[in-house]
Amino acid sequence: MDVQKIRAFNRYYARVLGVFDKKYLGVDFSVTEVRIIGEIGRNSSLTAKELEEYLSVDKGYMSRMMQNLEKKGLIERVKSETDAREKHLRLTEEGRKLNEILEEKADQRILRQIYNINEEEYKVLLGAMETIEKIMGQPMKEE
Amino acid sequence: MDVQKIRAFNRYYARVLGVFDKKYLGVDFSVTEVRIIGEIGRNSSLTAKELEEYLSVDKGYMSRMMQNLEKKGLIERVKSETDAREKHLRLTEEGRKLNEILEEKADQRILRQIYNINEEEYKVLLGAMETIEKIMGQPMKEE
DNA sequence: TATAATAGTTGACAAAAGCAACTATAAATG
DNA sequence: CATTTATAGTTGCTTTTGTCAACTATTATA
Repeated sequence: MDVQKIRAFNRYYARVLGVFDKKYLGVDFSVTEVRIIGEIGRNSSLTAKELEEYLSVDKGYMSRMMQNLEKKGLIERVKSETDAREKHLRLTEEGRKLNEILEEKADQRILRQIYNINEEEYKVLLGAMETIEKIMGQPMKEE
Repeated sequence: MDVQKIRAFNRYYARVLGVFDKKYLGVDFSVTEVRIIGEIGRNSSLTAKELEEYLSVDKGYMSRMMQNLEKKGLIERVKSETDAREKHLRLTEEGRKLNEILEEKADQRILRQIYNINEEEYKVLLGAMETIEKIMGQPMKEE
């Protein structure tokens, strides 16, 4: 099976995402922080551990980012009742507001990327995305 | 037009690529260096400027990476005949060898990701990728 | 109960990236 | 053609991001 075309697509999409990534316009949060905020916003009661694995980030680094986001008043960490080692993460009110703004920006960005496609193409595009996710399956764990 | 599904796919594919990215197994080059080597391998006579734009990398940083790769004997930079400001980049023999190894690793990685799909699914997957690229078009330039 | 595993923290450090000022060439403009 | 402006690349300096290993507290396992 020849993977060259998949490789080419990966390069292409890395660029698409790369452009989305850089310049989270006027917001002084790193790409990873933004992803973290997004994930917590989407799934309250995540733990740092889960985020580490999900985003493949070192746990030391993750720990510090958590402290940072907490200090900035964007998230809070509540010790789990069932396991005192872990802390559940959730957005504060301020965090939620920020998250909404970020979401809005991300949406706008995509709309600009696809501003000239029509309804039909849009449907086809979504279909293609679903197809890829279904066939490729879960991202592999490292090694 | 609701972009939530596109956003979800972007998150998904970011993870797919993220995993592919990290751990360029046993090779002591950064993700960006690997991308650079790949691009030069694919397109001889690129200039640093073009690479900067293509990969959205700071030119100072790019300059240093070039020096590094040159020092490691992987690329050479030849002053353009038509414009003495720019230098064309190409892989040395050693660079080509490295590139082959990296390509091979990347291929293997993908094969492992899709090891259990059949010919039919494979075709559908490629079709979906082409579709996305065709409909989404070129990655936007920043701002 | 003793041993091992797990979630998270911390310190020390290294790698990656960004910014601004600079050099040299080339292009544009009067 | 002389002067201004733009461009490719370099360099010094700084910040951000990420890694690694050792550590604490808690939970699971033998």
